[in-house]
Amino acid sequence: MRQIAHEVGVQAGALYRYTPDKQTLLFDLMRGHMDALLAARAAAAGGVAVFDTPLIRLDEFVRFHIRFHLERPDAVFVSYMELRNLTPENFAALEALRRDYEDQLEVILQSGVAAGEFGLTDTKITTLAIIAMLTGLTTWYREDGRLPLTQIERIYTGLVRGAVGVS
Amino acid sequence: MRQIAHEVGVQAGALYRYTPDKQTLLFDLMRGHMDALLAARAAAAGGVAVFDTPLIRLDEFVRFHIRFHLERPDAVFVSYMELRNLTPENFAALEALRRDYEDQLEVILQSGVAAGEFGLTDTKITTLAIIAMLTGLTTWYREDGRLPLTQIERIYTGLVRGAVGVS
DNA sequence: CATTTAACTGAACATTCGTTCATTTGAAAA
DNA sequence: TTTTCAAATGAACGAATGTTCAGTTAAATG
Repeated sequence: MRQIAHEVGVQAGALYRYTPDKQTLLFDLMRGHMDALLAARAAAAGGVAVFDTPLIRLDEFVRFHIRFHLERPDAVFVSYMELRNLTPENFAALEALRRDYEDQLEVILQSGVAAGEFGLTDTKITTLAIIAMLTGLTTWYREDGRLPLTQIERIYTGLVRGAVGVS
Repeated sequence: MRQIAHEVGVQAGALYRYTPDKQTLLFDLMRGHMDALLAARAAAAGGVAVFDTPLIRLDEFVRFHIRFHLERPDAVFVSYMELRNLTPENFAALEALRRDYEDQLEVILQSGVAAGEFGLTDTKITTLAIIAMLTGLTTWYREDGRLPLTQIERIYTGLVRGAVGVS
């Protein structure tokens, strides 16, 4: 708390005018991140996506996930590393939001399977595997790295297409 | 330290007969995990693997990674969540070991590409993506879950085959 | 038996932690 | 100008932290 206060240019005690305690501060931060994720996702998928093919929607999801996560590395880092420091209730609340997000990918996979365009065994596991693969990007991506972001997006969409057995 | 001592049935001070400090204890734990990973990998890949096709070696790597990580969830958890609490030197040492491991997968991918059996754009990124996908399994796998481990292994080998563009 | 030696205790240390609160500050309202 | 009031201070609290160490215990050694 003293460290946070210092970066904000204030004494530690002053923080308690804005949060009842440290746990709430952490939870609000993480829930804010998930809310932003779901809101951005809704905005991105809200347009004409319903009429697009499963493959187009899948590609769009991959690009969205990559962009969103790479744009806020700090929030992503906290949201993954501090999960264990949440109270059981707060953890459950966040897990529910995370599941909402995962479900959006799974729906795409299911529609792809239903349309006979994807060839995969299990939509639930494939969903989790894809998200883990995509989020892993945040641990090594550097802005001045070997490849530009557009190229990385192309590679990952290719990996995901292969994983879902697009024919 | 007091918590660790309690679980071992000893006073906190007694731990310092076995470790010079907390940082060293953490590092030894994590390095021990990586040493075990590399040793187990060497044992698994040491046999006839050299004569096998890239695809067979890839499948074997996937099964190995899954098995090894699911058998020691605590060590995996610590090794991923406590990286940020290592000194820069200790962190660098562990990163080197991790890279050794990653390289073993990348070699498989390279040989698959060279043999014309895999169709992928970038072996380095594909390596990291696959490992992130596989390791993500440890965050949700439960022994009494919906699917048996052998089935999960089959699904993941399928996902990886698709990702590397096996034809 | 006596002696050595290693393991462990338990208290203490200096910090650091999250949090509280009487007091001060300074701008807005009267 | 005086009053009001929210924002922030800074000191203090109790508890927890990693670590040290003189002293106790008990097994191994002579």
